[in-house]
Amino acid sequence: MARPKSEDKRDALIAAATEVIAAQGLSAPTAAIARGAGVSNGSLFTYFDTKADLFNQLYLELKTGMAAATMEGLRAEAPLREQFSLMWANWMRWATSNPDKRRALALLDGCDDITGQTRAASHQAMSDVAELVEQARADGPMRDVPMDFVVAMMSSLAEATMDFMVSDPEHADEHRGAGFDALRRMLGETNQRAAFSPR
Amino acid sequence: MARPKSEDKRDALIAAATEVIAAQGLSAPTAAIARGAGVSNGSLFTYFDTKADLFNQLYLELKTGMAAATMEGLRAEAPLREQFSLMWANWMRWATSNPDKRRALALLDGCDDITGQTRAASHQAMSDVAELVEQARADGPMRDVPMDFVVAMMSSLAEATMDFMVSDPEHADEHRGAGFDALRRMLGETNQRAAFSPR
Amino acid sequence: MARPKSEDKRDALIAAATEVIAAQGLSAPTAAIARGAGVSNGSLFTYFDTKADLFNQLYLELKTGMAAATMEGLRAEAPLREQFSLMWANWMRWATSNPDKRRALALLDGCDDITGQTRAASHQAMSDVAELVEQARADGPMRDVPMDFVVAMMSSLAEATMDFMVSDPEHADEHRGAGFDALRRMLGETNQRAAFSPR
Amino acid sequence: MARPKSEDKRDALIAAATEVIAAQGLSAPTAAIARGAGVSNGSLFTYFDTKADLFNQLYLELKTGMAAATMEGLRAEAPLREQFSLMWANWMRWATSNPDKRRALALLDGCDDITGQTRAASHQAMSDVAELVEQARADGPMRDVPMDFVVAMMSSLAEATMDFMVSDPEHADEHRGAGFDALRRMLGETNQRAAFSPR
DNA sequence: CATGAATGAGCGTTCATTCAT
DNA sequence: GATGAATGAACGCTCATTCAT
Repeated sequence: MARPKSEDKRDALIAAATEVIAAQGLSAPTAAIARGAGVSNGSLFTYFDTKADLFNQLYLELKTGMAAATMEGLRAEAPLREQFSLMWANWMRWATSNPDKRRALALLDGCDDITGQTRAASHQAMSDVAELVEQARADGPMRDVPMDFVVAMMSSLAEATMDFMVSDPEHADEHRGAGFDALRRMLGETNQRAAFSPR
Repeated sequence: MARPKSEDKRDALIAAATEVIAAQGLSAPTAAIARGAGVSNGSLFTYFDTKADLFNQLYLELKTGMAAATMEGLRAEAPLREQFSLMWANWMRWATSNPDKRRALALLDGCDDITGQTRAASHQAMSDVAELVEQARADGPMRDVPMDFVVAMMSSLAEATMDFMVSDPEHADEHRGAGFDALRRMLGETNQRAAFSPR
Repeated sequence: MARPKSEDKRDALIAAATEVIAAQGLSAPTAAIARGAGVSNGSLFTYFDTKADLFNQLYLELKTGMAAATMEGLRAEAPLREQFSLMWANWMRWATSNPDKRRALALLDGCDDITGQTRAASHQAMSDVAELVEQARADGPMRDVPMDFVVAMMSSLAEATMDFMVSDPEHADEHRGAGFDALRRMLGETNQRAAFSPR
Repeated sequence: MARPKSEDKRDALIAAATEVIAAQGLSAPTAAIARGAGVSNGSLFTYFDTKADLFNQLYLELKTGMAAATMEGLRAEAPLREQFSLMWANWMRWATSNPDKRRALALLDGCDDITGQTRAASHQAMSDVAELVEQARADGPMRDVPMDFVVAMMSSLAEATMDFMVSDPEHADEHRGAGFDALRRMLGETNQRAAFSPR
């Protein structure tokens, strides 16, 4: 059971779960997910012990995927400002390109089935992002605010920005920029200023 | 006119729904809500046509209550900065004093049963808050960002702040302050600075 | 309770029951019937102890009304053949003019709630009709068949005829005639022949 | 292919439905039917999508079975009169031997859940019977009456006859005969007479 | 007596999970 | 391991009937 026969089937189930949950909500029947994956309803339970188990694995996978997409292409040597900006762009792109994943993730986030353990692991997945934020707020006005709180605020601004980018795609770029500027202001513009006037 | 529909009973149902939903989620049985209100399961449906109807009415009531609590005691003549600060304090107090209402509201917000109409009405309920924000960002850096977006960002920061105040009550005051400062910075500190150095 | 206050209300309930049952079947809510009568749902039960009681009274009333309409204008002195023919015409007219009553009656007929007593009384209501048939079959081939059976057969032919008159109104007259002729043939044409060639 | 859907179980459900409906009417709980078939209530819905679906399939099956029983042992080469007489005997035997089926069929017939499609198919099932009637009325007095009407009349006489055979079993044979004679008279005795006096 | 809110048993259907094949 | 039939608890909602007003 540690390594079920077909990794493919597991992935198909995860993918189908994303779609179906995005479309029908968390109360979507497991049978619908199985069908979406081209698998019998019984088989779902050889890959996931429980619907809740599926939810937890899916949650973690989506969050990890999001984090990875967000950090994609970041070079540690690049100036902080550049890294930060790229991170935001990546994040927004992930959100707009993967509306199903985003919706499923949001639904799962507000769901009692998600274990503390899973939440902790998902937290872990965001550690690179957190580290970047850590640097960004380093000696700004939020220097004494708990990192988790800072990350939570940033995430919440990100979500709000995504919502507007999605609901008003004509001005998606402007919204992305407005969200980013708001974030920078919130964190304190020290690093930005530094970036602007190096010397 | 026979036994009239009792406002008390309706209120009891609304209150019970808040509690039960906070505790068990949106899939809580209507029978549990009725029991919580000390009423037969059938009676619930003389006050609400449908579970979804109950959800909509509850959502609106919670949101309206939240908005009212948030604006309580604000004097229009007072300096903007003072009003803004009091609003934030009110809001946070409502959230920490009414965790059930907050959780129920959050769950309902992500629920397909909530009508567009209901959402529109709930939007309306927040109009006073929005107006205050309108003034606060007036000639700051967000002056060209759509109001809805500004409000959404503020709300998202508020939610994040509430989460930390609740989960770490020892430092609730500091979190509240940190959230408020972050908000001010995001909106641009023009008005604050003005308030500080009137000279 | 023997004489409820308003005979009008009772009649309104009976009329509404006919309509509603014709439209929705026997499972129609009593509340719908009350509403149709412009009366509160509770009031229905001051006029009828029970839904089954309403059904019984309605059944009897419909059957009695049908029988009366069927015998309307028959002169006992008129030739049997003429009476018989008029009866048939009356019966068919009643059916085509009162489709709701007919449908309600049919539904009630196949319903377990109708008491043996009620059925006996309704039988009684048809006694005039039965008597006419009694004469018609007097010395024909059915002279030894139990009257009830003869009446039942006639009624069943009548129902079949009504069905076709209603479903194919363009040829209603022909269907009525065909049904009548079939009935006469079944009963034996002695009396008719006698009527035709008296001498 | 996993446990295949068992024909036995389906048949048990159909049989149980017949019994239960005959006993309790169409409002019989699906759970009662399932119990009668020795099956869980949920299982009923793997064999029938809906209570209405069960009703439709049952209706068709009963009607088809009745038609088959009615035509059983008829030899097309035999004289019409003999065929006709055997058909009637078969039909009456089916009715008296299967009172539950008959009652269930009657209830279903007056039920809105039965589709037009189902009715059409059930019509089809009676086509052999209809054909026989077609010949019987061929050049008699009903030669110009629509076949459906003729069949409907015959069926209605059959039902009346069955009622009396069942309710007065002591004279079942006489009733059967009386019904048959009535039918022959209705159709016109030409063919019979021809059969009697071939010369 | 009229009204309509209150009651609670009851029903059709769904669905996570199990297990025979 | 894969399949999908089997299971039965659970749920939203209805409705005949009662009873407070």
